[in-house]
Amino acid sequence: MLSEPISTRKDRRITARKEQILKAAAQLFAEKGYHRTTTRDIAKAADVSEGTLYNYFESKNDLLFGILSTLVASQQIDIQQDEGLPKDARNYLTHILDHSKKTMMENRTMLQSIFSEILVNPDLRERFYHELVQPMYDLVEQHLIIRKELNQIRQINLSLTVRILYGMLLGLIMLEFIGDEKIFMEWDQLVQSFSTIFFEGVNL
Amino acid sequence: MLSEPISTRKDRRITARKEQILKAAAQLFAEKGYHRTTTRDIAKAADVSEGTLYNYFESKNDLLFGILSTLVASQQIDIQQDEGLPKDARNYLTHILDHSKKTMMENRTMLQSIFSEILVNPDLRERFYHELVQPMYDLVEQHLIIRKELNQIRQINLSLTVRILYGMLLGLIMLEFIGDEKIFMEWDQLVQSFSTIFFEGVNL
Amino acid sequence: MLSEPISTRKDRRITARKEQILKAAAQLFAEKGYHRTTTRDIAKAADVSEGTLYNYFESKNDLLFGILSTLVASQQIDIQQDEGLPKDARNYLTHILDHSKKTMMENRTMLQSIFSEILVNPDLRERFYHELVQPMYDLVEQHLIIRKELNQIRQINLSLTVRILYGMLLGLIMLEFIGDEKIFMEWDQLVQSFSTIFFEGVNL
Amino acid sequence: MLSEPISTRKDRRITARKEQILKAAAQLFAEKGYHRTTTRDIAKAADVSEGTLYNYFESKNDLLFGILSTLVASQQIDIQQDEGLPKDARNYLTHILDHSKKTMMENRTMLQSIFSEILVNPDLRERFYHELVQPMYDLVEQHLIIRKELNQIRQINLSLTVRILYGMLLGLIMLEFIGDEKIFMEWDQLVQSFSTIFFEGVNL
DNA sequence: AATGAATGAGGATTCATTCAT
DNA sequence: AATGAATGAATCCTCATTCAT
Repeated sequence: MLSEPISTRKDRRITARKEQILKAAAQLFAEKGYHRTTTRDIAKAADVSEGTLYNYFESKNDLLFGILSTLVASQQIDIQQDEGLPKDARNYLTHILDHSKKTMMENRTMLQSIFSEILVNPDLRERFYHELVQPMYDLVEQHLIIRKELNQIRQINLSLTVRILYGMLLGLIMLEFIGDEKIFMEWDQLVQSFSTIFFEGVNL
Repeated sequence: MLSEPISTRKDRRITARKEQILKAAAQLFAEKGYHRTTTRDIAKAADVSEGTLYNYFESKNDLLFGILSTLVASQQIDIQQDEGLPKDARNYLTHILDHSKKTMMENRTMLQSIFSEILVNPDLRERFYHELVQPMYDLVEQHLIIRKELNQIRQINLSLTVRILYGMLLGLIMLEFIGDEKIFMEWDQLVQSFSTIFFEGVNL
Repeated sequence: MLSEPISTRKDRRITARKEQILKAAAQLFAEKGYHRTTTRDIAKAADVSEGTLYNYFESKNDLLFGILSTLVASQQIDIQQDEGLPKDARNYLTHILDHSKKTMMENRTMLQSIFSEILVNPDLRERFYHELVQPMYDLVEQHLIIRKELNQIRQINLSLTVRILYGMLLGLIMLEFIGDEKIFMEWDQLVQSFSTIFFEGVNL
Repeated sequence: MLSEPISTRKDRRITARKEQILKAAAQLFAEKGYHRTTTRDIAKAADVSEGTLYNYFESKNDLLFGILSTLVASQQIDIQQDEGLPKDARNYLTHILDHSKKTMMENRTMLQSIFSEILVNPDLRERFYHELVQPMYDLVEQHLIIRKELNQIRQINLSLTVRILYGMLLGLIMLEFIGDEKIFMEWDQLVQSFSTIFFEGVNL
């Protein structure tokens, strides 16, 4: 058995190449934005020729979709692993916020590069909404439904609560991207503050 | 006194022209994004020639700053009018969220056009942060300090709470921009849900 | 009356510019062919910038259509002036062949530049056929019908005879373009030979 | 003797491969033109890899010459077989026109693919003229000389008459390529009309 | 002050050719 | 001999900016 099936090796090479290119693209998109990044920049950063880019991606725009797909795949893995989570609601919220932040930090450039185009690229926006936002809405709503059935939380509109939670997370990331260093620096305390508010309210 | 000083009339004409151009630019930036909008597009939409754009603004980039300035001015008026607000904390929160939403809807195109560039335009980002975000942080934090001194709210980190509040608002707007129609359609209920959570927590 | 209507002056300037560009393009297309000619070449030859080309023509392809349009216009003038021609059939044929050759020499580059693309550009081909070939078919057929009614020519299929005549002319030009110098050098004698054949046949 | 010399088998395989590639190239050149056809297109149509093309032909341009060579070879066979032709001049003309049309139909794609480049490719043009046109000129002129010596035809310039004949044929094919369907549909009648004109003239 | 034609640098994409496997 | 991924020069077209009128 001298070698594994050729197709597998080839597939792996293709996948590796794609990753190499996407990583370079995401880095640059995050730094300078999609439009200020040239295909030449990307090729240089990925250490391939411009022509090679087009052997792996149909167009510059396709790179964005490739980045989004990577994010989607990464989130799907997260969602699938979402079993055996803390039974305690507060621990669960803490866990999910920490994990989200961690994931986002790991995929920071990808996320930032997508955000920079999402408002002005209808196709990208739609895919982002349906493939990233809605699945997360659904996941969190399922959890809330269970908590509610367990009488752990009060009578509130769950689908709106989901939006409040996800919106807050998204907004905090945006603020961090915009330059608010405090958010990630004091993340642990922020999570504690938020948990307290979320479960007990600010009222004395 | 047949006429006011010429300079004033002239100034008014210049201001009107600038507004006319900025409005057209904001509309287009919001629709297609900064980079996909050409100066020719803007000139056509503003019903002037391309050359005229450059009599009023130094560059295309300068239009973005003009839009931001308009937003800043609008927020400053809001902040200055922030007197005699409901003494009741919950009413105040409701009021401020409603007002923010209303303002954002009014300035929707401006906001959206700025957002589309904010992550990739360092100068814009910095001005946005210092002239729009930080003043709002400060304003809300002042309010929270007062509430705290009045013993209306519990012992929490206020500057982080401010970020939570503002982040949530920003995130909800982003989600709406991205295509979540529920957020503005069920805004009143969302505000109620959030107020309940914020003051009383979800715990039973 | 200091000046003529502005529109006229402007129109003239636009027309002149278009001609200047088309002439340069035709020259280069004829020399090197459409595909081997770059927009940069054309701009340089026309002494304008590349950008200016696109102020006057939508695309490189549009230049071809512009050249064709010029040829069509030129032929239409010819057709309109086709009155009071020699009553004698042989004189008429001689006249029309000479005139065609003269016109073709004048428009040589335009013709050659169109020919170089006509077989591989369906739109161009169709316009060429309907706007140049068919009108000429019709014109010549009308003449033949009259000659036939006057009993000057024998009973033959006229629409095919038209094709024979036009085909021969086209073929001779092609041969000349391909490098047969004899055709234009001995044109007068060629016309005499052909007239003799056409009217009297080669049979003794 | 189990097998013929290896070199022969090899040669035959190489020749077959070349034909396979040339046929695919000719088809595509005829459809889309030389420049709009990519080597990738050709490789796909010939069911080989792009690299293999270059094992059999030096360059894309070389394919054109290969096609031309095939046409030349085909015409040489025709010319060599040009013995024992009808002694009657009119039958001979009819025969040669029919045969030419038949050959051209058989080699239609090759012919069309060459024509699409002939005006703009000096090397190709020259080879076409010397290897295809001139031999045909010479052949036909020889025939005319014999007819003349037999006093079958009148005193006309033979080398010009050859050009008239060949030009007409070429022109008719061009017109057919350009879209005149009548030419091939009514070919028999066209040949009859032309023969009548050529031998007897249109005069009554 | 207003115009809009002219500019030309810049950028996404294509494609003939090469060469390591 | 066959492959097809890699190459990078070449090209069409766009668009922010300028400036003569």
